[in-house]
Amino acid sequence: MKISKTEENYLKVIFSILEKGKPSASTNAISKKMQTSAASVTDMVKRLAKKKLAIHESHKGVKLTKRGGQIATMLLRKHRLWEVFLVDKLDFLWDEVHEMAEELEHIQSKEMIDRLDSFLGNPKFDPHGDPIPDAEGNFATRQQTPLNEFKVGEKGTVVGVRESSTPFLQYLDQLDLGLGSKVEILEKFEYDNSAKILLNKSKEIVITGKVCLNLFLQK
Amino acid sequence: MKISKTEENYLKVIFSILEKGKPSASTNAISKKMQTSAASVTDMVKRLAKKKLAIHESHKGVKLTKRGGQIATMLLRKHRLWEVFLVDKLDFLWDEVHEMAEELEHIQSKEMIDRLDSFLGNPKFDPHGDPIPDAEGNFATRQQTPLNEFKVGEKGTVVGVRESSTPFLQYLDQLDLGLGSKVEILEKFEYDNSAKILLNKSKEIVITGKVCLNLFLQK
DNA sequence: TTTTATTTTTAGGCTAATCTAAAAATTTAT
DNA sequence: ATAAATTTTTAGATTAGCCTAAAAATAAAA
Ligand SMILES: [Mn+2]
Ligand SMILES: [Mn+2]
Ligand SMILES: [Mn+2]
Ligand SMILES: [Mn+2]
Repeated sequence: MKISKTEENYLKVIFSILEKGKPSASTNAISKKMQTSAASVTDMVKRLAKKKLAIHESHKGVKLTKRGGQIATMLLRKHRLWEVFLVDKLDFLWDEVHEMAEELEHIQSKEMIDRLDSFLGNPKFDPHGDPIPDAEGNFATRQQTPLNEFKVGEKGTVVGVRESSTPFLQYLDQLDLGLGSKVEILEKFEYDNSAKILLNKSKEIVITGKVCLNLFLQK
Repeated sequence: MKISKTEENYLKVIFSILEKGKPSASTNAISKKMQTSAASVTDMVKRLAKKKLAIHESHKGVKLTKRGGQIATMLLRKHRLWEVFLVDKLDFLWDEVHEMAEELEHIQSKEMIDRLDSFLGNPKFDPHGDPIPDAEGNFATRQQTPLNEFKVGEKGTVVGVRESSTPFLQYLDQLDLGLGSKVEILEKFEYDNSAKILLNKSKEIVITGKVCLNLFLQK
């Protein structure tokens, strides 16, 4: 039984919703992420259920079966490895690779992706700091804290971004802020959650609360 | 106006038929290569014509417009560059890469393919000896002769294969015969077009007329 | 606890890409 | 030149994936 590209994209979206701790993914949440109507989602969710990739209880959202979760995980593996390839080997910037990886992830060949993995030196994280599952589906873990939870005086290194939309990444580029940047909290402004930070021991900048929320650091 | 993967595959097939000198591609020839019914071909050919990618005269076959030909050429460029990547970087064998390239060729990004090209060192030929069009669509040319046209005593180097089906390529692997192999014709047997050759100045083998027809050599 | 708002599902339709069977056109053979 | 064979097109259906509008179910508010 083969899985279409569309079905794969749905599996990934459902997986990403469940990953955030939700007990099940709602029709509306899926339709928002997939940019399709709620009716189309109901349609597709039924098809995924029929293929034993998802479990659907009417009006109660959808979960993934073990197999559905495995497929989603392998899609993330492929997506992230291709992103590493595009950045490390073809010199793309981290904000340019998402769309291409969105297509490349659907190429079917376990052997190819395992070889790509070793060609790239078995990276554990993608260009946005997201963990790359290994061939068995195990994610690397790492202790990381969103910048907004840091206190004044604390220091850390940027290791990931919560959101990797092009505008956000380009804004970070503008600030000269990326994975590996050293950050020290100089001041925190409670009334709007913005903060003044010392970047790479050299530049003082002010960043908004939204940016603080979207940056993951290692202490 | 965007072109579907299916439309792209049809364009490639039509291009490959026209490339062999035919003035137009017949419905049957296309249906054979596409593994679809003749009725489906008629359908698709009309759609390609409506999109100005092909010219269709009822019962008289189909040709490609300039734009149709350009798209087919870029597909060959992508297909062949990915094949080089798979063989040179991921260490696949020449008989293992076709199916993967068949999918990879549909990834849309001019920038990506141009960068891949330079990452690979701007190769002029793919792992089967087929020429790789450059970014402007120009094919490298090379004087090459099918082995069956060689006379006894003549020598040459294998530079390409007419057909790159897995069984044929694996058979060549078995014979220790690949791109770069040195060949000298020792005897030709007219009655079945087979020949005895000296391979790499060391091994005498007999090959059938079919094999002779499918090997291209440079004198 | 009704009423109202929101979410989800159903009903009915559309397009791309495919199929089989039958009709029409063209080519080949007699 | 007519008949037979082959090729191509048309007709009519099917499936995946999508849509809008309406109905049904659930959640929130009064
Ligand atoms: Mn995708
Ligand atoms: Mn990523
Ligand atoms: Mn293809
Ligand atoms: Mn090739």
